[in-house]
Amino acid sequence: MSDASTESAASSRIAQALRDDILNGSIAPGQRLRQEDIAERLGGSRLPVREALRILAAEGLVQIEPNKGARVPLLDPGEVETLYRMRERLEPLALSESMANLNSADLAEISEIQRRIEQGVDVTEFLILDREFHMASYTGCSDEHLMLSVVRLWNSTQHYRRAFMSLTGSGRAQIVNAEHRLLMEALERRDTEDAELYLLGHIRRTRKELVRHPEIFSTGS
Amino acid sequence: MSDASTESAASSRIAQALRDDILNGSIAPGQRLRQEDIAERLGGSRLPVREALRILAAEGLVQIEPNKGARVPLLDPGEVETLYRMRERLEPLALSESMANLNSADLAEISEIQRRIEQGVDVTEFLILDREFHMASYTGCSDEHLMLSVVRLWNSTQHYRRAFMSLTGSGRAQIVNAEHRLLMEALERRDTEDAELYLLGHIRRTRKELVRHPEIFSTGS
DNA sequence: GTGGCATGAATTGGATCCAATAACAACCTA
DNA sequence: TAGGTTGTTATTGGATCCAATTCATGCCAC
Repeated sequence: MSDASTESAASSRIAQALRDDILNGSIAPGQRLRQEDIAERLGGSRLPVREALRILAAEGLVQIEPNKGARVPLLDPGEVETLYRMRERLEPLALSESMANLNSADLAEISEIQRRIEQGVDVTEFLILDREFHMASYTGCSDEHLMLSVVRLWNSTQHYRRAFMSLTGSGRAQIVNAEHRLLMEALERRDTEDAELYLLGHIRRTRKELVRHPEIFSTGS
Repeated sequence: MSDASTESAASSRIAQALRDDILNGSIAPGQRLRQEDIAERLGGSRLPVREALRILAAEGLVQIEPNKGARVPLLDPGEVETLYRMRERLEPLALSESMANLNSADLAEISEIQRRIEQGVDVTEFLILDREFHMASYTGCSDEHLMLSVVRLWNSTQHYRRAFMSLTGSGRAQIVNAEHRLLMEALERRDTEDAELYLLGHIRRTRKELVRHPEIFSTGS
């Protein structure tokens, strides 16, 4: 997302462009990604495009079938539910690994993000800020494997989060804000146990709400 | 491992060969993987090798640095500990998702694997059978994301499991067998709660033993 | 009219060649 | 003699061309 470094390579640049397009909804689940189209649209030949698709496949953003090309995964309700159950188990771990390393500046940053969430109500903006809020709480976690897994889970479910938000509007905003505030308070108290529990509850409630809205998964096109 | 299907493609074939070499220890952590060497050794040009390395990077078996090539990740004790903590959280979930779909034939298969474990004591054979035992208990879990994550965790820690086993011999075999038997009994009772708990304890105990042997992580070469 | 089959176009997979970047070594200078 | 610098070499990244596979269209037989 905010990986400012151009990474130098063209394949990384293409991967970043595709990643943005997928995460912000410009490319919908189920849509096929033809190598030549991407090469023409983003510049470069098909070769770096192929590498970019492999990179994105590693992040769970596309799936590659041999001789059939790449497409954005189209998930069913059961898959998304399982992804959320994985989040319920992994993110409290990431939070506990992070908490010991969070300084007051980090906590202030988290507070600032939450403050902005409680002001702006735009769906697109909320999706970005909510993600920033949680990721900020994990900044103290230095383990790359764990954080990569967490990012993968957020990436894979991003589209359905947006579909849910677009459907229900910001009706549940108060509940989310309350949960975030409880979490922040536990962070400031340095209470790992409470923080993990609040986070678990936050993700679990979201999962249950998602499951309650199967219309999110109807293929729009 | 037992992915019998040749997958047809050359990149998949090369990936499989490299995967085997890494998992069985022929290629050690920290070792660099030059594209041309691999291409020459396994046949084919450098291009499918590059794709194979991307595939393996997605599985956590190699890490790619831009313009610097690929190498097998060399983990420190803290990273392996976190990977085990991730296992402790994810594998009980995979088991619970699996249990409802396990039929008596699956249970018999698991029993048979455990029977063989209790006979053969060779380190190499144990590593294979132990992995088969746990994977067999997850066969009822149809979720690809979850299973891919579990496989990634096993892959990333495989080398250190082998180093640990080679170091300590099969002294702890009785404990492992007892844990496996408790797990099997819970599976047969269809007691998800107990099964998850036994599995958690099994992984957690292994983690603590690994952490107690930092000499595993000394770079041999 | 429908099902199966063959032929065509479209798309992905692979090989070879060329360019760019990074590691390495020898050299020059202080 | 030590440190920095520059030139060389080895290795990865990218572009173009060709082969193999897949999908769709249309044809023919029944």
